[in-house]
This record gives sequence, C-alpha cells and structure tokens, in this order.
Amino acid sequence: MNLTEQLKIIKRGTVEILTEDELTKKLEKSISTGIPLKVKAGFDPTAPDIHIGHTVLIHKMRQFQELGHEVIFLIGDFTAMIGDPSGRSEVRKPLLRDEVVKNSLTYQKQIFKILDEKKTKVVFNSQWMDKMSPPSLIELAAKYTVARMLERDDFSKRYKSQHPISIHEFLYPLIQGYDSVALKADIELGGTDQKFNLLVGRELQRDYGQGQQVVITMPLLEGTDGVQKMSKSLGNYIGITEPPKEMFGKIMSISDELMIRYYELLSDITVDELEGLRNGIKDGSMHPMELKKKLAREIIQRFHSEAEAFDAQGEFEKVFSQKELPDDMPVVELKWDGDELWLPHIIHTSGVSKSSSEARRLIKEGAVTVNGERVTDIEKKLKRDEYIIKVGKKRFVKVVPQD
RNA sequence: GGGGAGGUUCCCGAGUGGCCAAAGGGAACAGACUGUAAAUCUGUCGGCGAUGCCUUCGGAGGUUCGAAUCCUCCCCUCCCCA
Repeated sequence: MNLTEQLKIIKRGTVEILTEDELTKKLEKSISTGIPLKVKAGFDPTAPDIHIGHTVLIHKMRQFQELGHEVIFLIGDFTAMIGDPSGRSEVRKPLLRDEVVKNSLTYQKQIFKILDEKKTKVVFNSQWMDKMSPPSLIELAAKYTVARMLERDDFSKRYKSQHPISIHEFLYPLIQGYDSVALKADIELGGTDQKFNLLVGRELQRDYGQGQQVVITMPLLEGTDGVQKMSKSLGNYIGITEPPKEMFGKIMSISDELMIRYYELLSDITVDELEGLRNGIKDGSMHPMELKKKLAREIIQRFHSEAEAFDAQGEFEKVFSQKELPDDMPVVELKWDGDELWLPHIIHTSGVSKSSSEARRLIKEGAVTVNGERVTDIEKKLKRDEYIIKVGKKRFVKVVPQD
C-alpha cells in the first residue's frame, strides 16, 4: 500500500505521533526495501481479563498488521512485578510471579480475537530482563536522572502532593524503554498515559546506538461511568470475555456522549460515517437509543457472535422495554423454618441484596416486586411457596422452597 | 541525625471531647420521568427482626460519665534542615 494510504490509516484516532516526519521516513524506507516495520506495544498482565479499553490499542495494532508490518505484542511479565505507577496516585502492589504467568496466558488467548495469531509475535520482557546482570541494570539506571524522572506528570504530582514514590518505580520507565532497545522497535504504541515511558524508549535507543522509535499515542477510553479511564480496579469496565447479555446492558447504560466516543475508538465505521452519526443525533434524524443498540451489537459480535449479539438485544428489549421477565433467572432454594419467612430475609439470603438492611431500604424505596406486585411493607412475610422476586430493574430471583 | 505535617466510611475529602455511623463531592443503588440501565430531578448509601443494639475513623493501650477528636507507645507516608 502506498505511503499516503498507510499514513491515513495509521493516523486515524491517534492523539499524537512523535514525530510524523520520522514516521513518514520509516514508512518510505519500508516500502522501498520491502522490510516491515517493527511495531511494539506492551501490556501489563496485571488483570486476567482484557477490557474493551485495551482494544483501542489492539485495533491500532491490527491496522498495522493489515498494512503488512510486524506487530510485537510485548507482555511485561517482568515489569508487572514492579507494577506500573502510570496514572495512578499511589504505589501499586507488585504481583507474584505465578500470578503474572497465569494472567499472561489468558491475555494471549484473548488478544487473538482481534489480532491475527499467525502474524503476531508475542514476547515477554523477562526473556531479556531475567538475564540482565546487576551491573547492566546500574548502567541502565545511570542513563536517566531523578530530575528527568520527575518530569513525568504522575511522578511530579505525587511528589508535590506528598504522596510516596518508591525507588523501584523509577525502574519501570527504564525497563520499558530498554524493551525497545532489546527489540529494536521502529514504532511503539501506547495510551496517552504512556507517553513518558515511550519517550524514554526513544532516548535509550539513542544511548545504545540504535535508530529511535516513533511514538504513537492513543486516547484512553473512559469507563462506563464516563469520567475515569476504564479499568478493572475501578469497576467501570466492559470485559471482552463477559457474557453477551451483560455486555449489552453495560453498553446501553453509557451516556449518549460516551457512546459517540466509543464509536470513535472502538467501531469499525469510517470517519465519514462517524461524522454522519454526530449530525444525525444533532438534527434528530437518528435515534441515540438505536445507535447505542447498534454499537452494542457490533462490539458483542466481535467477541462473541452475531447470533449472540441479537440474542442479547432481544433479552434487553424484553426485560427493559417491555418489562417482562428474563429467560434465565437464578433459582434459589430457601429453607422455610416456619410457615412464613420475613421478606427482607428472603431478599438477603437469596443473594439479591448485600444485607437485610439494604433489603429493607429497597422495599421502602418501592424497588421490590413479588410475583409482579410491588411490596412496600418491610414487615411483609411470605408463606412457603415459589415466588419471583424482582429488585430494581435488573435484579431477579426465583425462590423455591427447599425440601 | 534534628524539626514539622499527616494516616477518616468504595474513592476524594471535612470533622479536633458529647448534637458523629461521621459534612461535601464522585462512584454505586432505588424511584419518578423518558428515547435506553442516556440526560434530569428526588431519595438511599456499616451491620443487626432494629425508634434500640453492635462494629467503624492506621495499630495497641490509657484519661474521661463520654474519644475519630486528649495522652502514651508502635507502624506507615510526606516536607524542611543536616
């Protein structure tokens, strides 16, 4: 593919390319020599599941792959034991080695829902870091100063706000940068929060006498709350291995504004089509709800199947639009000690609320329905029988007497 | 080594002897409304069969009728000086 076309695809959705001139030169050289560029992206196997926020980057990798370049999926199993402090306000707990190994296996399995397994090179940075001798590590550490480290936004913020920074955290950018040296990367992809680390890679490559990598940053996807970046630890994520119905629900609960953003970063629609959506919503010719459903289908189809996507939509419409009962409801067997059981107790023990205190509150709030009838009396007792209990809009349970 | 500041409920962050299960914001949950589990508004947001009782404000003791608030020791973090 020619230069202009490649550039157009590569630039789509990026926040920053450092520098575009260098990228152009590297592409020109690649085209003329037929040697693909080495495109590196690193991932921390800190969570066993990838969420759709990570896929922003993985999609970009696939685009490179489709352009014929060599994509290197780097699993930072060594650095994971440090715990990347990027974008966090405190020291992260280091992971144990066997956790890291287990997580990375899950990782590898999941990324190939987007990337072509045959064309993807998977590497672990422990491959070279385990072998690095203490003198070499000191040599590496000598290449950067504390003042320069403190240029990193989160470090300087933590420093100024009197939050702790441990010495070993400084090793993270250095090792990540050294990975680029070890791999002789031409391009490194990362989230905007990674910018500093990516730039360290450039400088280290220079120090070690190599060509410098081009740095491409992608935006961080906001989580379902629409405020903070998507992360498992914040609980605002949509995991790519989640059941279709759950994914559908989560996607439907995002704000209209966030939906556009998701379209921009996660959808395969073109830039022109995206613009069409924006205008459509503005002039009212397109319905936000319908667009959100379409987005949900596209994402679910990617990680599951088209049939399951439609299935999930059907279930959603049934439960929330038509307010009917879902197909599958958890069934809980309850022991009736006497003739009657106290409703808050039933709600709690059947797992629909965290405590009986919460169950009482929910009843008071009018959130509880027994066999379709709203109950607002917290003293309500139920006789030994089968019941369908609904709490709020999305919590259902069928209770059955235990023999 | 010396001096100073601080560790609060999921998160941020008030509170410096009783009115504190602890302000405010965020997240979350619920109700109303709707175009959807959007937006908006309102309410809830430690536990317990419960107008009371129990556990919680870094940890362990102590003072007091009464402590998140005062004292002692310990753990952890930050700043300044050396």
